Amino acid sequence: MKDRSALRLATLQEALATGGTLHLRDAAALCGVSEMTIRRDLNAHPHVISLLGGRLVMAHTPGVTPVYDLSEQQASHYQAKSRLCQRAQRFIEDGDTLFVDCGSTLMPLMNQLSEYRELTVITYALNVANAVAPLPNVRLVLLGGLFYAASQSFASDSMAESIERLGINKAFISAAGVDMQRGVSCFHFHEVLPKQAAMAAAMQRLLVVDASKFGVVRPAYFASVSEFDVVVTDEEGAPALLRDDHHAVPTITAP
Amino acid sequence: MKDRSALRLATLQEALATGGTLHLRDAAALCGVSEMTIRRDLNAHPHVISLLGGRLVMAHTPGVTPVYDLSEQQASHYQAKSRLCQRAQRFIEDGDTLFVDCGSTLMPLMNQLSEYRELTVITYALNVANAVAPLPNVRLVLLGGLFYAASQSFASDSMAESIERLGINKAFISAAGVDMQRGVSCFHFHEVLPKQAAMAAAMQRLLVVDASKFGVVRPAYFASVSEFDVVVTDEEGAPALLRDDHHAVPTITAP
DNA sequence: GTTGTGATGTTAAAATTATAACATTTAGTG
DNA sequence: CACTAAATGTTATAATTTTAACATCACAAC
Repeated sequence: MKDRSALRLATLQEALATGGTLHLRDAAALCGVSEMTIRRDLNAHPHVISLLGGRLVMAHTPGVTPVYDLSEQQASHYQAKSRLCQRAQRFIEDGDTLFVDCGSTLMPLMNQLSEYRELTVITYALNVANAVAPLPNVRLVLLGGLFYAASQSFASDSMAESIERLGINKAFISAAGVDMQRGVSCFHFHEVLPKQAAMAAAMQRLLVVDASKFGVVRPAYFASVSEFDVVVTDEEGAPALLRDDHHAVPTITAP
Repeated sequence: MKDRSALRLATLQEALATGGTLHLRDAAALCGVSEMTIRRDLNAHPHVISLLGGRLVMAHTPGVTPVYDLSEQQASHYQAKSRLCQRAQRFIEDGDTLFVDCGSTLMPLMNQLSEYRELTVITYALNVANAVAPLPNVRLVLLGGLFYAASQSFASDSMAESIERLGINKAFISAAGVDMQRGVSCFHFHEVLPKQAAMAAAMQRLLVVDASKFGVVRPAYFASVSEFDVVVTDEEGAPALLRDDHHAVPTITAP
């Protein structure tokens, strides 16, 4: 009778497919068996679903019990981006209407928006939308279109036009490359028009990039550095890279 | 000293960036404070990191789906909806362009789309988009706008117009109420125009509802039963409820 | 039918986690 | 330096989850 167990596992996997959690008692009800049976099922297949404090969650890495691993943490640049976003956050005021660019750079910023009383976030990125959607204090406007998985963002012919009609207070733009001569660039061409439209529509333009992006050139240029009102970056040396003889862009680096 | 709290949050986020979990006591040690302080930190920012049975987990996997607790109403009807969707799936053919309505009814259907070679999914629902976004074989078009948390969907003035321009093969529509006399209804008025536009643009219209919706009336009517080409439902008695003297709507109930 | 075996259910005790109340420390201010 | 308020720590208690042991049920083989 191991069919039954497998069937229940499949049911639960499906229920958890959206990435949520499921209470053990609900899982038992869902499968029409006792909680103990669910426990035994999960114990037999620890790599599929894990049980944390009475709630079922999808096991992220097959074959590995979810445990904190210190070596893995170095691999991610999350802390650098998190610091960067703490600086960028200073520019956000209650009531603002923010345009938020796609990419992972600005994600930590989204996690800090619950502190405000009321905000509006406009974006064309799915990950940004997901981060903001649960927040009751944030009005979310997602610009839709065809989905591009590589950048987790949408593109459509009419997007630039839609953005122009919006009242944007501050535009938070990220980039994959920043070069004083060549300009600011990203990987995907479909991001160019939305970025440009947002910059045109916004009252304040902020470029948020970590220092590793300086001197780097990527396929799609979308602006020159001087078009930004503020550059938020993370290292002391970076401002020097930004300076040229013609323009002075206010740059924020201090913690 | 709310800086400290933010700093700890960032540290913990970094530790969890790889998607693992962290025991509360390790988190406390990592930050050099007591467990109680970590608890308070997390309580203040419930959307960043959640505490499940004494372990910290990222509230949402980076770039993927938000935490979505379907414990209450959703779990109870999930099995019914899953069966329902197995029937609805018969109407999907490789290469189809599908319009997928918002709500939880059609979610199980989304989890079965990986079987096909190539599909296009058009939707205005965030949960549908999230379910489909990871699938490499599905082209996703999300119709954006202002986000409504209650239905996890977007609304905009131009959405109906956008839908009309799309080539939709089959429209999968869900509803909160189906009444032979009064018609088919949903909770939220902003869903009416997208549903109607999709039905107008589609070559085939499928109404997918579990039997509990029959005889129920909700605030926003959007169609009459006879406008659908197929009704997919889950109980034997349901077809009788659908029948009247003037129209015969093909109804699918068999497993 | 009986019987055996594996799966499932139930119960009580042990371990763990959550909460609340109060004590203590720390940082900022006059 | 003293004072205040906020942040943090400590403790006891309540609630929940986990484990283990045993009871019961379902189904197949005889």
